[in-house]
Amino acid sequence: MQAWEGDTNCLNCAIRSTALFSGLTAQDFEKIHDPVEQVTLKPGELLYKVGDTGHHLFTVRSGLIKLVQYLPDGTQRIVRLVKSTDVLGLEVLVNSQYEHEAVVLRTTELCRYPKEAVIQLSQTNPVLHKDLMAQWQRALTDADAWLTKLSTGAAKKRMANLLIRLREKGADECYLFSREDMGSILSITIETASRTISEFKRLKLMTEIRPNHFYLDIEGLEAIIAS
Amino acid sequence: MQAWEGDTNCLNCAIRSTALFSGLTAQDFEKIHDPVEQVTLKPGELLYKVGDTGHHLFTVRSGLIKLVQYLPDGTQRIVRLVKSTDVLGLEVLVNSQYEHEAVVLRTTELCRYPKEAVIQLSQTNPVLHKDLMAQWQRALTDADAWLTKLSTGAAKKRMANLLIRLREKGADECYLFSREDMGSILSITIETASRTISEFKRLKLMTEIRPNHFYLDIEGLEAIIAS
DNA sequence: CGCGCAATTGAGTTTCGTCAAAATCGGTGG
DNA sequence: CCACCGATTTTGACGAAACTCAATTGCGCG
Repeated sequence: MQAWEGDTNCLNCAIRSTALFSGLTAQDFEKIHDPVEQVTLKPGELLYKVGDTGHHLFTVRSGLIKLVQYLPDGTQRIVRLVKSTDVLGLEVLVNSQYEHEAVVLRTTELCRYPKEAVIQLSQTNPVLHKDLMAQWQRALTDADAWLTKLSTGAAKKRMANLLIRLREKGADECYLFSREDMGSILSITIETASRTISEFKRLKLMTEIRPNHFYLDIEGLEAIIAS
Repeated sequence: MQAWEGDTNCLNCAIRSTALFSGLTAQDFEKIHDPVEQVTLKPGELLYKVGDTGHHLFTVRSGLIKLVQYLPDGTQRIVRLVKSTDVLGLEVLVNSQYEHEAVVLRTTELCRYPKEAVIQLSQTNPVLHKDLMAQWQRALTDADAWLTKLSTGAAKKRMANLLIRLREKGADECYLFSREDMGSILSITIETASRTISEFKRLKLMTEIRPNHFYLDIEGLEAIIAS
């Protein structure tokens, strides 16, 4: 697929304190024979798809990835967005097959861990063991929020919730992606997504600073959500 | 709250092979000082609510429990149904607070495990460790299915998916619960829920055998879903 | 400049929510 | 046993929201 760089230096990783494996010692890393590798993927690239046999899980160093599932009638649904410090592909620890299609939305840097090493180490290293549970719970909490905030109520409320969720941390700004993706996150059509965005712009709930980059009126959006 | 019976005999538990803790040895059980207890709850009873500090997780021996979350505007949403052999309250292993309101839908038998014991044992017993991961993944897979099948598409499709999901294993029959609960599972109003059920009855997609007990035309329902 | 794709906008239809009224069910007490 | 009550469910009528189909605009790129 892509060029995976071997011999990654995990001990000196910049995001190590927040990443999975933060609790590993130098000795632990020595036990991993199959090395941790690193890769950068560009928008549109496919990391894995439903049913692929997976021997790896991943942590996201930077970027954004969508997890997609397909319905019997063919429509696709985005069930989660995976961003920096999130973990991807936990399911292979249990089932050995991926349950989603993972597609890159924004240029993404990933670290790839061999599944077997994670299983081994998680049994001897209590910190990793705890981290793993925390990551699993994080995904689950996220899934619940997805359901309550992005899949319930009027389209406007859902869109407002999505915008707030996409806000860059610190600033009241966000980048958007395609109407199609927004639709498949909120379970609405492209047209409704577009109309809702247009209306929000008209109401000054969001203002385009640069192409595809918006300032958000958080208070206004929250008023919509609470209404 | 209710009468928790102590000194439960886990080693001879009838559902032990499918339950969490199936991999525990007699010695493991001896390490649990705080004993495993058992309780039966009746419909409407509350097991825990959002934000409660939790020192226990639970396995369901029989029955049905709904996990509810509330939206900013006050409406409630059922995010999962927990049934026999499922685990409840995994989140306290990570966060020490429950993230849902757990309400009994049908008379339910539960086993209650002290959180600390589970954490300890999961670090020494690889089978429990694996079981825990499997349970977490199970909840996550369920959450994804909830999103794609019960929260996407037309009300009829969602209802058809719900009916099929409620089917008793083996038979093409199911019990229903209140229209209000169905609405808050599918994110539709009670009226729409009622109308959809009425229409399904008219189309013979479901037939009432006994009060609140229906035979399902699975093929017909699946045709609706795929349409 | 013009091509292709995505986004927007419009018009008409369907679905779903809202409000209100009627029907049904279960339990209680006469 | 039956009448009555409250709660739930069902049904109807109407309006609002969202979907569909179609046309137009806007934008990036060769």
